[in-house]
Amino acid sequence: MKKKADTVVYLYHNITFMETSEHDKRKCPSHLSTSECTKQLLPVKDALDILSGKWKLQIILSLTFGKKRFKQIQREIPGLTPKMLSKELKELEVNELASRHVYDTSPVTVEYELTSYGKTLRPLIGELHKWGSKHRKRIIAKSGR
Amino acid sequence: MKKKADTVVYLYHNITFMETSEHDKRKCPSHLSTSECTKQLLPVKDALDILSGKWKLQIILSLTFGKKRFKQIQREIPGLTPKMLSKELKELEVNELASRHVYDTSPVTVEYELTSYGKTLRPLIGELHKWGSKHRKRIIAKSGR
DNA sequence: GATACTACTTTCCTATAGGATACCGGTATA
DNA sequence: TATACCGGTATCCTATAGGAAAGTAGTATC
Repeated sequence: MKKKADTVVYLYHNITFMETSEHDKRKCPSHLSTSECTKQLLPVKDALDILSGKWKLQIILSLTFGKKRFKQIQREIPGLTPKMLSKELKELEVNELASRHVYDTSPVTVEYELTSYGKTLRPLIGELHKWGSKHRKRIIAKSGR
Repeated sequence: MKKKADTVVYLYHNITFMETSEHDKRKCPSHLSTSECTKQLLPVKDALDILSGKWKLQIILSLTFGKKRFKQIQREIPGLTPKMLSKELKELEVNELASRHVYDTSPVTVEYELTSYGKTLRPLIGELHKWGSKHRKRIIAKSGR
């Protein structure tokens, strides 16, 4: 029952929020409360949370080019402190976007790697890049030089 | 010269960062400095900035359903203070995502509307929603209902 | 024994985002 | 005259993000 309702809202959302038709002008329909409409934003916010923050994208980008060790990532990203790197890597791990491998060499070696799930972020980052590039051009053309 | 270099990096980025091939494992190539690689993240960050923040998505969603007046938006979004609404609407205006129309009725009427440019955000929000939904299911399934 | 490297953690501090509350000028309504 | 609505501002406060600097445990090198 609950599950079905969710699905309906989901589909509704996909239809109304994504299409460019004349549906644009209609109100949030009465059979959906404001909170139910807003609830549909939760997944969007989740995705944004994963990517926002000062260092997350750079770390993900760094791991895109292959396995990396802690210090290696830190060296690649100027200004990144070990505290922040540690925090962000933990978040990536919790979300299963990156994995951590410890090897008992001496001194110890720790490697971080994007998981295959982490790689599913690519189309999304691609879309962000696409829209962001257009927006950059637009804003720079307007207020720049 | 500058423009051409940008384009090259852009294409490179599209190829390397977006594909799922064996290119994954290679390093950030030597002909591109780290900073040049990182520079490619600027558009992505721009896009994230547009959408992140506590209220932006809800305001955009609200305007998706048609023109709205200031108080009307505020009433639709519980907890949103006039200060924050005012600030966010200004940002949307500056970025040309929303437009502001003043009518000299009495009392004065002010309407906000998504611009057609603002509507170009939809595919992007759609992608965020898509990835975010999958991620929600994954995380909820893992860490308990 | 001193120094250095790896992979972090801890503590303290600042800057920014956002919230609570009050207020403003203008108009209408009772 | 009092109250209420509109579309906001202004002021003050708190909470969180993030930075600087030092420290830690273990191992290796000089």
